[in-house]
Amino acid sequence: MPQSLTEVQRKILDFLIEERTSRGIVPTLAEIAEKFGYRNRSTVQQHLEALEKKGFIKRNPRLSRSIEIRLEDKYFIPRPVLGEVAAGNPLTIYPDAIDTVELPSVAKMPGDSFLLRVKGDSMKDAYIFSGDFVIVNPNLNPVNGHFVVAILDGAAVVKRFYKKGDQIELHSENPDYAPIIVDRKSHVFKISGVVVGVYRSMEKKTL
Amino acid sequence: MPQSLTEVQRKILDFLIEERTSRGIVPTLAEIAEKFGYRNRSTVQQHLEALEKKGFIKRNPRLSRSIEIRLEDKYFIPRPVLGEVAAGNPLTIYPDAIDTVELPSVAKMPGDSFLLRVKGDSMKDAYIFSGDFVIVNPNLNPVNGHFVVAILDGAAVVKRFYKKGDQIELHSENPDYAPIIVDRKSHVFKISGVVVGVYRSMEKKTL
DNA sequence: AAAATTACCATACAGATGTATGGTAATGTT
DNA sequence: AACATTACCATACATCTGTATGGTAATTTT
Repeated sequence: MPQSLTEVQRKILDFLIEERTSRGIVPTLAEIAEKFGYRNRSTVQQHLEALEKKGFIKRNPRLSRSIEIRLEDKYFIPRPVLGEVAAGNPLTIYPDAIDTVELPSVAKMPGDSFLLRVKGDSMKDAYIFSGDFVIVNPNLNPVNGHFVVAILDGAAVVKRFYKKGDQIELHSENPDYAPIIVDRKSHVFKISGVVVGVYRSMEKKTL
Repeated sequence: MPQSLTEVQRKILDFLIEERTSRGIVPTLAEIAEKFGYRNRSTVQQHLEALEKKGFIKRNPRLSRSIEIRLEDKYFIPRPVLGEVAAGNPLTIYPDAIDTVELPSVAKMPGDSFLLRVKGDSMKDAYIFSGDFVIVNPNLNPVNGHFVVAILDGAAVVKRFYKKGDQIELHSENPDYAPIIVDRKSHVFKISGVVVGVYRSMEKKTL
């Protein structure tokens, strides 16, 4: 039962996870202090004590960079979820990460990649099913035929990307849905990133 | 262009990856030395120098636990591949890890989990397709309905597991293949582990 | 109003850590 | 036969690292 974190504690925990994801190593107290502008390591020390008491991390006495992130005992790490995606009928997407939900830590990703849980069966012809997670890299330029996550009217959709001159076509796999055609410079839509992978957990469901 | 590693260097690199995967932190020189029975850290030091010169890792001067594993720049880490699996018609499986291939580091796994690349379409009814990777945890006890990897006559297959009394039934998803029924104590087969996830890379193929 | 919590600073210290340097032995290569 | 590579050991050292202890100030809870 994860207790609630204070603002500072959550930021430090996020930093730990981020560093471990992007650099592969957990920062030292000194590095955390530097990151947050603390003049002293003992400030960090006390935040870490709080995080440990609340069960989010485990510290190993006298070992450097030995902070273990406890959320991973279940093979999960918290990652920002931007919302759920439907391929056909857009669902609501939240403007910012609404919550830090436990999601599978899938593949090695750039620190700012994110996961989206797919809802609905409109991607089934692309072998992506309801409940699957798509891994989205926001730093790639989409190529024709790639699956992208697009924000349309504040809702996120997964579509196949095609650029034709000044127009961008977003195709569904399911032929029941007509392609969406928008101007490249349109402000009503935005490509959030390219789908680089799909992950499906089999641990619970029998399918 | 990764240069070849010596036996010891490869073992140390594997250890680095394993520790990072299972503990979340890279070991110190002292820990590596202890693991391999070295009486001195400088032995490790020199192996790490070799690994760095060959481009497999990057060391950050004077920072503890700061070894970065360079293979991950491409979001890949080497993992032993035991072979390819077919769900219907068993393929050859290699008795030991035949190679250390660059495979996506998928999900957080126990250090001894492994990946198998699925071949053939006999699992398609379970939404697992040719080219997908199944993530296998060898330390779980299969429950009825779970997908398991079984070794039958030296070949690996992915099947759905059902225990009925003293018999174990291995069902294919594809009804064209008849279930395999074996005695629980049979020596001709062995359950290698439980499929805990499926990963599919989307980066290259347009599908 | 008193007490607890949160957020920060400073100083001190033992021991862990990476690194430098020099050496031995076995094996393979030219 | 000379050289290079691999694999290991030992000693030494600056400094990084986690930890202990004590203190101030602001905010929240009781």
